[in-house]
Amino acid sequence: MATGRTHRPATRSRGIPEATVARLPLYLRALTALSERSVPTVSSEELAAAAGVNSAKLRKDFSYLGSYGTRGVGYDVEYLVYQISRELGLTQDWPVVIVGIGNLGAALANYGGFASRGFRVAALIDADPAMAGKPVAGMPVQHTDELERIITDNGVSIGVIATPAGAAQQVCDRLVALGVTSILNFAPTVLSVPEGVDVRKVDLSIELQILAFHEQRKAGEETSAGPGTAPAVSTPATPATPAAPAAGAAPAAGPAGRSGKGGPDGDVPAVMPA
Amino acid sequence: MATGRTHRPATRSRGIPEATVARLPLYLRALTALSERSVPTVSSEELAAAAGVNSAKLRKDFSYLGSYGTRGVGYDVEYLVYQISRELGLTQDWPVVIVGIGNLGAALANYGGFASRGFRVAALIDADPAMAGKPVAGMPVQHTDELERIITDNGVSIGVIATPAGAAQQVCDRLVALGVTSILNFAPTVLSVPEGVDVRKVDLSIELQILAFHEQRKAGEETSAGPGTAPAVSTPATPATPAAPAAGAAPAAGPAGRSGKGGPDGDVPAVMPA
DNA sequence: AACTGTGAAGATCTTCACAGCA
DNA sequence: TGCTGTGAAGATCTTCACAGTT
Repeated sequence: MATGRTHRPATRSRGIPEATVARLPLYLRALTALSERSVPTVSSEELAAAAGVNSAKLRKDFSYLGSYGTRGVGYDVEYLVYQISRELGLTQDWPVVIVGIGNLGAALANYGGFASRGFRVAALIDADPAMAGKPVAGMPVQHTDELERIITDNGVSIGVIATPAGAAQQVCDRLVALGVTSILNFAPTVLSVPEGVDVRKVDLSIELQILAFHEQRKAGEETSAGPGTAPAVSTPATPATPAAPAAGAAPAAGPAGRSGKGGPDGDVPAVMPA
Repeated sequence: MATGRTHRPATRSRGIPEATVARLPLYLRALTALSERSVPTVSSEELAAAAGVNSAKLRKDFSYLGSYGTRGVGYDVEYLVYQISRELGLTQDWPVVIVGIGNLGAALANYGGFASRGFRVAALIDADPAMAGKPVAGMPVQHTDELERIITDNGVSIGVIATPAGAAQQVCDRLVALGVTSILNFAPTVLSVPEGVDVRKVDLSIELQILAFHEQRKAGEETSAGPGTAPAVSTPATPATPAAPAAGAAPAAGPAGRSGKGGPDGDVPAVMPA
């Protein structure tokens, strides 16, 4: 789950569980697709299948919003689209700034799913003066110096950070100081923010690591059941119950082949021109 | 949480809870940073702060891996880095293919966090013949026709889909047919895969929608406590308990200003050149 | 004294299964 | 009959608080 809030832990706004909120956009997408095909109603079963969840969960989720279905029939597609949009706050306009216009920032700027959901990209910001004025997704990139004016003029409350890790906290601090209270962070860092500011993060590499974990399992199971294409899992000296993890206990071999490749980049996505 | 598995629901491989697995990469990153600063040991408190979680949770998480700490002292950084890497399967090499080399695909290809974590980008694939041969992140983009050869030759078991929504399922099916068993999906679609294949998804717009939900709440609370900069929340005819959601019950006004802007793109990220 | 490891309590989330309504 | 809405049971996750270890 490339995902996580930072403050406001158990608050559970207005009684809708977090887990439910996280699924509403899923339902909304599925419903929008149905709406475009002019389907008038759906059953919980059908909609659940389209959204990739199970139907009991979906019904329970909807029950937190109110009784918007009709027994024996299902849900009115248009009506539900509206109710969920409203619940998510998508019936209003959300100006957003994207800071850090590398490949990722550009991808975000071009992402069609934003405009169609009530999000309006108010500005693209980059610290590199050479980027200033360049058109990305049909709008000129602006320099960081413009940040204050842009945020104030547009009433921006949501910021997207797509800078390298090193710049993220600094950008975050500036955004917060200018009144931004929700941040979507793509940089691989933990941002610290004051109470009342929400941070969600999307981490490209974390998702892959979680996949690797499960993939490794599969390979293991497979091996114990029959060879197949199991990758060569080299298992160096693994103390089952290391009594004393003395300093330097890590095998000299260390994590296989780590140091190579990308220079001392470490965690920073080479996504933006500094 | 831009995140979700598809099959294998309650299996919980080898007893490590999913929630814990999802945090291991976080700890690993924090530990790597400490390691680079040559910090020899950390307490659960310090590490938890660096990873953005609470310390009891961290200790509990580590307890599933084994007793790798030293009471009264803390955890040996190098040792933990190794143990977590091993647990996540990062001590082996994971060749990965990225399909769909638009802005997003390019961003992923350039992402430094992969190479440094045992992931090796084996190939960049795009369906557009015009892309073939173009260098991205120092390697030539290859045409979809090469997929079979590439996957077989490299023993790829993890695929990344960064295509438009419309192409995603088809690409997914091909990957699965060629033996890929883990998929990281950036396209805004629900992929259906056979048993035994893991799918995780990252959805850029879902995260924003979740933020909007909370932002809306804040604005609401704020208004009831004192005006401030609350955005104009227009609340059109909202039946508190709609007795009969008859077809067409959706307000004529509908979700405010949806249709405009991006043409009939709908959900598709304008990220790839078809 | 300092800090880990972990039972147990509590919170949240999921799933079941069926009452109730159209 | 068909499908929603929901109590209740079950599963999972988080947090507390303290025993155990160095």
